[in-house]
Amino acid sequence: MSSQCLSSILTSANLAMYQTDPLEVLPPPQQLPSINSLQISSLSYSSSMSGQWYRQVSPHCWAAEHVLEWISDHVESTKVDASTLSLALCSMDGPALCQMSREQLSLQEHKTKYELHSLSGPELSETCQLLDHFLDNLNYPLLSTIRIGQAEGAMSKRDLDYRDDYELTSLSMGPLEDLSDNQSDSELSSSSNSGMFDFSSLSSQESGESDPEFSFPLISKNHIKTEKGESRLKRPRGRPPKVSREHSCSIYENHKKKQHAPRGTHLWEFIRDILMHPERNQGLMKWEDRREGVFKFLKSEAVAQMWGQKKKNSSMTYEKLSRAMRYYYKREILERVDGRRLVYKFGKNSNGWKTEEMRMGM
DNA sequence: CTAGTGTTTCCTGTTT
DNA sequence: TAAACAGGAAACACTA
Repeated sequence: MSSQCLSSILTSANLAMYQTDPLEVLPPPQQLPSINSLQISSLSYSSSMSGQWYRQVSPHCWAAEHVLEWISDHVESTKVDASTLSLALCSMDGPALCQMSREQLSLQEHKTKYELHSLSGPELSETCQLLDHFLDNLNYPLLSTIRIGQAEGAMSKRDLDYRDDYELTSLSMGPLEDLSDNQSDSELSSSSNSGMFDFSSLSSQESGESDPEFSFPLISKNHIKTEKGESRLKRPRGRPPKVSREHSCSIYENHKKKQHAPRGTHLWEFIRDILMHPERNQGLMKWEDRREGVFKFLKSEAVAQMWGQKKKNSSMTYEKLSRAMRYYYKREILERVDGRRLVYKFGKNSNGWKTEEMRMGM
């Protein structure tokens, strides 16, 4: 995934999706890059996202967390390398953001890159921790999506392969590399982290031309026919392997390597804690039968997002969370509740959800 | 270093 | 028809 400088993100056409955007108060740039296919796909993705409540408010009135969420949404929707973003932006409020020119935004980013590269190991680590702490303290639904750059940086060749195929099938891809089989991971890795976004690569897309040599998708042995007669890639079963991060430049990677999952943070404990603390529940889950330990997901995707936030995984879904829940049946941490959707029951190997009265047998 | 654990990711097929 | 459920397979992060 190519890195883009912040200014290019902010000035690109995908901003049109925002009802309210600080850049609307800025003068139009001399030359705008055209929207590319990935931006189109991310636009549709972002448009479907809910919870971008800051859009309802004038940017001049945004607090720092509004600005951060706005940045986070851009990071997510444009797949920018989050390491290229300025930490100073994270503490900027709406009025300050509106006062910045495009040039300043661009310079700010260059400055950030220089600052990060000149930091010593401990300083960098501390900076990451501060940012992490700040992000962790933001309340749901403000997700810490600024880390998406790391996830995208770690995206494997296969991920790109299939993702492009799924999301961009009907779009003209322009000079996108053929990722089928002949490019090594290291090549991909280095090219995907080559720094600034290359606008020249968009030239043929702007004019609607597409080099036939790079036409996409390619029909190969890995393609299968769908019911509708379309051809798509057949993805191998199982979790796709991650690409080596040797060449990645994300500032968050050092941090993640030494990040150990603390004990007591298992999924079932997370679920239990939501149920046990109504003040944190916000209608996400409820007890169906308190005494029997039967509970129900009321906002399944929201719970999944919270779980993902806790695990620093912005792509968590209820589908994935529920798979992990189903593994608990065998371990008797959960018991099956047949015929009732979104309903689970704590099993004999779970603990901590019973009240004092229940433990006393009352 | 290795094996094990607890997910996470993706899939196909089934049920509601 | 969509959402949820079921469970196989494989990968990953981390622990012991």
